[in-house]
Amino acid sequence: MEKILREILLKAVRSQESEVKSVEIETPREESFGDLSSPAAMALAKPLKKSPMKIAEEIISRMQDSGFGIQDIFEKVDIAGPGFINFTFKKSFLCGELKQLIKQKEAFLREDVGRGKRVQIEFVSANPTGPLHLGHGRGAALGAALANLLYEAGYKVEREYYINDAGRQVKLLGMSVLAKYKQLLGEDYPFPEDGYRGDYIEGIAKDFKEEKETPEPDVITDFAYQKMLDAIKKDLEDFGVSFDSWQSERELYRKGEVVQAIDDLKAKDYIYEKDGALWFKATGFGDDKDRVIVKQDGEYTYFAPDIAYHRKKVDKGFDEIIDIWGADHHGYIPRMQAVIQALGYPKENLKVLLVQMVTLLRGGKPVQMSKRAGEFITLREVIDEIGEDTTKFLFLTRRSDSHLEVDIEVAKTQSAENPVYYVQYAHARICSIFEKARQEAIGYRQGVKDLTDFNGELFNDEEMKIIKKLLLYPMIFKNAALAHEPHRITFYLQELAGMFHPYYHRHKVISDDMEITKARLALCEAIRIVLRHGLKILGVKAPEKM
RNA sequence: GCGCCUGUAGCUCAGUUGGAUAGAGCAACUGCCUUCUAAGCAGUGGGUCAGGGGUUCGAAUCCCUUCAGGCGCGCCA
Repeated sequence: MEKILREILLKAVRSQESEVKSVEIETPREESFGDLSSPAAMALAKPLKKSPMKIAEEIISRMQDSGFGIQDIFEKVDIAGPGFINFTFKKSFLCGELKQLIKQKEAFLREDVGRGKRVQIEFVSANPTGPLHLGHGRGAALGAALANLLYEAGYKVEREYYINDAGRQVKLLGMSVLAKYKQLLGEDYPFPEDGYRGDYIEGIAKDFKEEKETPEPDVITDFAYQKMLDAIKKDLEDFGVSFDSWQSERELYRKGEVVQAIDDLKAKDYIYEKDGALWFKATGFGDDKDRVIVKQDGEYTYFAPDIAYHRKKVDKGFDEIIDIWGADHHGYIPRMQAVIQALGYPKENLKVLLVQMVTLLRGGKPVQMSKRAGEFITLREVIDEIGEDTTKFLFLTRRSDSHLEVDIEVAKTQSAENPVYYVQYAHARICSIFEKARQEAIGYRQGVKDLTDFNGELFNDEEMKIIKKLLLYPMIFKNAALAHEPHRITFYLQELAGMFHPYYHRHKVISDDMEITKARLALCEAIRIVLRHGLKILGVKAPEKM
């Protein structure tokens, strides 16, 4: 319903002020103000040098002549407060929309804002040197939900995981496992100073021993990181998060892409030598300082393969590249965007979404997260304790750039009261209504044709409110996609469930009155369609029974 | 010192990109299962939107400033 209003309003406004690009539409705080509302007249007051009230009147009168047949759409259009235009829709129009929703299902809910644009989302990308911890889980939940959201919004989405399998950290993992392995054989072998000390190191060392590989550093390093990567993949799989592409850092080296990328920048004169090192002129693109690519000792910095990696992303022809990083890497953004620009693209092509820190508590006490010290709360531990759906919901009921505090003990005790069940329960309840309807052989079961066959005049006020809420979903969905904010869907679903449960409690859907039953079944079906779609985006199951 | 993020109910967080009288969940208390699922429903209480100044028709939202917390500022990854 927002879509049609937007068309009508935009046309009316443009006929008055042709340069207007868009109009704002919002849901009024106060129900009595109408179903949707626009502050457009107030926004235009200044440029047009007229009073908002006058502009609002003109907009309304232009709407009458717009040829949209607005008398069939709106019950009421009025001006209120400092110049809001408030719109109240006709019941018959809303019921028509409801029928469309039921008929078209998800197609009715989506809006194609992506128009086939290709977007790559890179997320998690944790070093394969230890199990995923809860912070990675947050990135995983966000990345997966964002990918679903953009996919539903008409983008072609690729999900990628970047594997840091070439650097010092992986070697350190290998050395740690090697030391453990030697110790298992009873040898007195020194553990690397900064080595990884988690229990999993010993597990890998034991596996290595059993599989009787030759204990050479390279062999053991590869063995260890492969094991670790497998474990990460398993964690992600159990979290219900999947990837389309796994980009290995080593492969970038092996295929010579690192050298190529640097040569590229050299050719464009963005590389220079100083103090025996090779530098990238990041300051030319707004970064604070220039950045070293090759160190004095001839080794590449971490930045070098990252340049190659992002060049590769750009070369793949994505219209938009999204990196999801932990907020502790925020200082890295200007330098990466400098690279994008040096390669000849606008820096907007790379969007970095920062996921803020997850502070972990156990019974009120902060848990120091350190992979090397081996103390941290793993994603797996949390999934095992409270379930993947609850864990995802935990992350997706927050904006990604807000700091998040998770007390693992509290999370466990509260998981039974988690809002995720509230939403899922609404879905399950509707399913059992339909199950009962099926058992009582109510005629809806022939399918869609029958479900849209209802008399909308039978809906009471409470039902109309729910219908309006349902018809708002496409707007919420669209805005969530544009803002890259899946959490908006989460909150909407809670609100919708919060309307359904009381309704369910007050009214029997299936009754002796066949006409009312048909109308209510239609309403339930529509709610179910929306709940399913929203939950699908969040990556949360929509169970039929609970 | 510089930069980024955050500060909203006891706790955890939303707040439609500047809109109308500030919103949920949890926690607390009181009721409700012979019904399509009580993982539910009905009700009660709870606020200096960190403080101060500014911008304008209008600010939790934008700007300045102070305070508090977190995170960065390597030829580490």
